[in-house]
Amino acid sequence: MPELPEVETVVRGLRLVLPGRRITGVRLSAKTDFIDDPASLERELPGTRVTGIERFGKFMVIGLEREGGLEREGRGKDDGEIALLMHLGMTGQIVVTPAEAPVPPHTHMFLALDDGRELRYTDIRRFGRIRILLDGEREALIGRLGLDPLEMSEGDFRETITSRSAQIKALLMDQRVLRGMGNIYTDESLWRAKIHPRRLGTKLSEREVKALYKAIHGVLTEAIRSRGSSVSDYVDSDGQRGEFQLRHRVYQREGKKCFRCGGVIRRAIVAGRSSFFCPKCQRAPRSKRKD
DNA sequence: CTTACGGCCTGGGTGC
DNA sequence: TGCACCCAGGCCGTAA
Repeated sequence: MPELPEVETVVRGLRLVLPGRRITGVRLSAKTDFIDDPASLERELPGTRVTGIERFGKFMVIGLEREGGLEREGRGKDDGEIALLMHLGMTGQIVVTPAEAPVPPHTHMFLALDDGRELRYTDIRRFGRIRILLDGEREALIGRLGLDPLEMSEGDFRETITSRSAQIKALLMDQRVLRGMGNIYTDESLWRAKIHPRRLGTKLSEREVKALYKAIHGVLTEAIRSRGSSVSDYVDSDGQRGEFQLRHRVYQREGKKCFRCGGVIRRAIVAGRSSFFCPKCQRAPRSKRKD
């Protein structure tokens, strides 16, 4: 479910309610195989106060400070700052709700807050990730990620893309190249830029790269404005669905008419993922198979 | 280093 | 109704 616009929407929702709140308790379900070191959550989180929430691609980082941060001895560098890293995977949901509200199935983490509410993490498939970040680990994480698609310059984008020989679809979804793009927004951006998903990064023309840069920026900002795409089960931190799925031009439109040229949208596996495109206005590269 | 691919996990939809 | 099969917005580890 969640790509950059969905995660941004969740983060904005959390920023309205979490900063200043204190975590008073932690409860985990029996299935914590997707959590790195579950015991560290129970050890580190209680008693901390939320300082802010940041997003890096599809990762959320909740900043936390420990009250009277000097209490822990023998840790010279410890200034009381830690962070909670969360990734929603395919089916993760974060909701802040009254503690007495009914608990949906597959809810695996409950953070009790000092205002009587709970931050809950629900994830059917458990492809998400949760872990504590200590000093330096946050920089290490960011260092492994590529450019932020909304902050990169056109020059940086061109340099990054045209120096790679992989298929453009794979490049856009590779979090070490760009951070935040997933299957939906990649297909939508490629359609806008009239570029076939199987084209190779090195073979894109100057004007195609420029069109793609603009397409990505447009798709992502519009999707954020619509509070993300709810294709199946995405909801924001208030449990609300997004609306950008109403504006999809190719995603899940196999067999329907292209909004631009009237061609028939096709579906094919590219870079291991289901990919939607218009074979008429997104010309396939030669060689390989044609479509 | 880069690129390609299978696997992880559960549920919903489809076709027989 | 039951059941096998395919599909799903993510990432990671492995192999070439």
